[in-house]
Amino acid sequence: MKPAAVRDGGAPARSAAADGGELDAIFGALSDPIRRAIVARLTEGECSVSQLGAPFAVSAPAISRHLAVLERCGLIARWQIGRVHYCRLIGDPLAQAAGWIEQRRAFWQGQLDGLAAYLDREEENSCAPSPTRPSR
Amino acid sequence: MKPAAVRDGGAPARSAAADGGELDAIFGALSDPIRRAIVARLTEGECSVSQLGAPFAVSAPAISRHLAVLERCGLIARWQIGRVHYCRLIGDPLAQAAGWIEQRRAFWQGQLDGLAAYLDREEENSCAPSPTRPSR
DNA sequence: TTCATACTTAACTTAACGGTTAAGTATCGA
DNA sequence: TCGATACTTAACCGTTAAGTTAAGTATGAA
Repeated sequence: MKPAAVRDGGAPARSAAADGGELDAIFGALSDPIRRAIVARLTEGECSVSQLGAPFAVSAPAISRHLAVLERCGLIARWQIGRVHYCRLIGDPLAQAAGWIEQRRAFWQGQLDGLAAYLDREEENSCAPSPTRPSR
Repeated sequence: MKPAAVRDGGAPARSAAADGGELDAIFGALSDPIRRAIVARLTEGECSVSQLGAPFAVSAPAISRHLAVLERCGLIARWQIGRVHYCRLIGDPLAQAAGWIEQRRAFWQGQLDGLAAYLDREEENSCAPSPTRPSR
């Protein structure tokens, strides 16, 4: 699983929180199931590229390019020891993505409260909402 | 054609871990800046389609299709009153996306601590022969 | 030197995406 | 009934994305 020492080798360039363009790339990267699985796996520790690709039924070049996508948006760092290439996860872009969603939390938090009430009475809803306020 | 069944309380499914396919669509939807802006705007309240599209320099059909993407992954609901079509945000998919990231938080939370230490040292990228040096 | 390993890059195919214009459907107002 | 308004759907186009196989690069070992 981890042939290399897990010891921290230092963080790479941390991305300064820049605007939307980065979020495009980060959310785009997370929209692929293979890349999400890779990210999930890397939360357990650094890993070689071949081990990273082993669970998936795609070719090595495909994995390599998924990693390039993840690297391009700052989600992972890659380095090489001998002929083995390793990856590690970088948390910052994940925090950025979570941050964007969290900033909208005020809304859906309230809505989830509404959902609780909704589940409470288990009402059936009508099909005709009102103009500016369908129903609550 | 599609009545777009207005679910006004919020989304139904509480079986949180609806699998990857949905996350593909949700993250994919959020990877576009116009769609993110639409979502952001809808956190302030429901809105007509034309008002929703007004800030963007794209045609109405383009907006309509962005809304279709958001609707398909459950992020919004649409309904019609007279000739005006309205949208409202549904929090559940946002919570789902945030939930996926949060489940990885244990990792990057720890790493941000490491980042602090890193910023502390902030020296040149070390000729340290550490086996896990993320440089090229 | 020579071969095997571990990846990446190149070239290509196919499918999806985002935009457009044009046409269609419904509703409102005169 | 006729026309304007508010959108959606259809058809098309150029770009991007994901997959493939084949070739290239670099390292380790024989």
